[in-house]
Amino acid sequence: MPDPGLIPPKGHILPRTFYARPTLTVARELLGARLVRLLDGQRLSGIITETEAYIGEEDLGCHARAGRTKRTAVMYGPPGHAYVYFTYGMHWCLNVVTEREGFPAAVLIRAIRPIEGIEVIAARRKGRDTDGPAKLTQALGITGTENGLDLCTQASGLWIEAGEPVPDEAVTTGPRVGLNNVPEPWKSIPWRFRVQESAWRADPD
DNA sequence: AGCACGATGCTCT
DNA sequence: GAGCATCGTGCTT
Repeated sequence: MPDPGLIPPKGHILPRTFYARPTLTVARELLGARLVRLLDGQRLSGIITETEAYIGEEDLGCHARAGRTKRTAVMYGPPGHAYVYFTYGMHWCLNVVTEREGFPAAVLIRAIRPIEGIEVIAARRKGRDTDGPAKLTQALGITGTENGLDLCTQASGLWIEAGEPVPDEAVTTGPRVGLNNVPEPWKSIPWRFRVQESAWRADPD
């Protein structure tokens, strides 16, 4: 088994300055980027094809609507870190913290298209897809252990690399998913970003 | 292809 | 105690 520290990143690791910007910008630009997970010394990765923005305590769809709690503490921290939360009694979801320290905001990664470690991902998913926030964390072995990790260093075993930009024509927006009891305008505000895979496909490697 | 439902336990009121 | 940023199954069209 190779020393994980000796495996060079294939692409450019997105720096903290990428995340330290408006959350909607980050959510849009994460489309087409490559989410990389080092698991048992092996690179697993996928192209990000769906994201959602959660922005501040005013956003009643955001976990930070209740203010700073044990769960939301990471969102109040510096940008470029992983916010991983547990939900529905069995699922983990991965977010990346955005904006500035002290302001709670994050982007939920909702779907990836597997690129590296296809066999491992297929086995972990029992052949099912990776087009859901809890599906991709299961595929990549991401749980509460990864909460708070710095995504700007390879040492975390979890990071995001720059990818091929996705043109606007291939991106659709819409309301965020699953906010059934959230009041307007937050319930319907179009902070969900999706790649139409029929309209765009990145060159894998 | 679409909808209804149960699983399962943490978080905050 | 209620609700949850979900998923997979099974049943209906």
